Amino acid sequence: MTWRDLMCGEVRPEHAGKRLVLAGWVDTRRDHGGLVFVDLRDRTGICQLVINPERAPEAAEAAHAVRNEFLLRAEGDVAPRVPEAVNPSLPTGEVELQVDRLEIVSRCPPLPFQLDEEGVDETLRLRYRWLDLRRPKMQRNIELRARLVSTIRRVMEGDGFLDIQTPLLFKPTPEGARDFIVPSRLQQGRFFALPQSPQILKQLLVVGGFDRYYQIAICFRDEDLRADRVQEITQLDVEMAFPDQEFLFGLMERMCAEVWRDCSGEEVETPFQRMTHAEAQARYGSDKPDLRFDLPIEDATAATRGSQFGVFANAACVRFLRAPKAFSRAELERLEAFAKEWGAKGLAYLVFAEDGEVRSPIAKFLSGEELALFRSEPGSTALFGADEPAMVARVLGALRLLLGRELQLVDESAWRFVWVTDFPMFEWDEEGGRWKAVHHPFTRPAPGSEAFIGTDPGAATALAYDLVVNGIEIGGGSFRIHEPGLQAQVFAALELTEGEQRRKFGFLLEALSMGAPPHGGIAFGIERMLMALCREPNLRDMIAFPKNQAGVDPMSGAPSEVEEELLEELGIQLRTQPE
RNA sequence: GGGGGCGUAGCUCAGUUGCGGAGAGCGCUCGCUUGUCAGGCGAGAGGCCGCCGGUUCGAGCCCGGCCGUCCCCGCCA
Repeated sequence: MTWRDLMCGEVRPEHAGKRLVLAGWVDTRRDHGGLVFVDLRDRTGICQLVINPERAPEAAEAAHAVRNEFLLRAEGDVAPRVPEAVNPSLPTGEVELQVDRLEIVSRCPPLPFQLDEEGVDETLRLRYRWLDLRRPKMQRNIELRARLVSTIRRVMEGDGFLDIQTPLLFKPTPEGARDFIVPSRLQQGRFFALPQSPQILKQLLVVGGFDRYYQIAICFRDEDLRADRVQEITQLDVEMAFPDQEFLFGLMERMCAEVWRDCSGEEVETPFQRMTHAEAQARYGSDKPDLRFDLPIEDATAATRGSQFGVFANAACVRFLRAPKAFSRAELERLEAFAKEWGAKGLAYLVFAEDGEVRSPIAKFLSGEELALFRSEPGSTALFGADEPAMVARVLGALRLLLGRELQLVDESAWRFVWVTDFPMFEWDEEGGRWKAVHHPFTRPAPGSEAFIGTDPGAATALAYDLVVNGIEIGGGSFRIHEPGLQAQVFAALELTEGEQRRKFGFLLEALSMGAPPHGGIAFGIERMLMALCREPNLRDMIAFPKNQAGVDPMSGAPSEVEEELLEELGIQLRTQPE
């Protein structure tokens, strides 16, 4: 006995007259009392079964008992449908299976939610993920994920990159995200950490002579979650010796182009646009600019130095957006409230009404030259940010995205890739009162920036880059430091004492001292790429079994308590009892 | 750690200013139906209105707390 000869979605007119066995889930049943129609579904699609009591009385009997999501095995003859009965919305719509034998393989109770309904509560979907995964959208996402990984492997291996696995039980990472830790039974009181990325290990692989490495690596970061952030992610991790930025960018562009072609059928243009981090911040208020719409931030700092409007004259930086709409008072109040949520003190504006009138409480303070600079076409509004440059970028960047969305400026069919380059090496950490690495502590300073490391860390630029598509950061990387002396300088700027350096990174510094080649690489978030490809805002839908925002798996209930004996073996005593 | 939204039938939701009993669509159950594909027609079952407390003669609705969940800020080299 065969379970099936063909997949449900594969039945075509050319099979007419053939005897076939199909197996699948009941998508819908239409019971006419006599004739029964069943849409049989599997991963590939749907095929209509016709059960006629005159042809197969036993099958008809069984068909009346069939319910949604029963698993059936049906044996019969493929027949062309009469012209009136053809369903053009199905690829299999010209044929149907005239059933002789119908077997109920597995039964199913009424479902906790309807598989054909959108907007079902996510907890419920995750609780019954095995049902949720049957939905066409999830089938597509998971298939797309497999195809994407397959394409990546093909491209990387085509260029001589070697797939090498690195351990999941490793060492805590100072700096960076919070680590997930794993207690060691054999070394009581000590802990492994799950890797936030294989960063150090991939550098050591290159030092070890594997000059082109890649891995589809699982990475763990114990931080709070978001729609586009989970604790357990998958990365394409890449590292190479003797890196050349043009080669690396070219390779990654080719990888993306192949992935997009294989996964969406669309051609993306290469090479990708490039933009410095400084320009991204100034013109788009973001390090991951969404270039699917224009609306750049314009600078007015120089023009407002002598302004009669004190807020402008005294601000370190004045910039503005020209929104293509003359906003009403109420709308401006809402925009101001939005700006304040992002840290602005207020939101100055000039409304250029359709009738040519300028409406603004600040217009009377502005000089002719200032007004001339801000002047925009009738039916628009200039919206100002005046503050420290970082705050202006933050506020206007957020406002730009809001306007892009609400005024429907976004070209929803576009793929706008952009490399963001020349990131700063360090940023000041207010909380910790010290400098922090923007990328990571192994990032190479740009030529000429080495001198700033000890003297003016904020001025040092890094050989670090991100790849952004449609405002989503999908990848990022850098060239690394291969000189132990330079690495020690960077650690010193991060205020790691020599003792800490030795204890935490001694093995890396030692490796760098033993003939380390120049090296560099990049990592891509697999789920982020899929999110972009699917144009879906929820990263969890790119994962077969994700956890919810609280880090809980509603299906299995993980994380769960462990037996007291296990804790004892590990030498662990709980300070807090689970609720 | 903080802010916001949501929580009413299995699912998605509606429930005006607090007093007439808690409703719709889908799903489910039963019956009828031989060309449907959102099948049709008829009948029916199904509710600690998230939980606890308060205000009130009276709470699904007002107030407070808690829980769950989603979104955002912080955080995420």
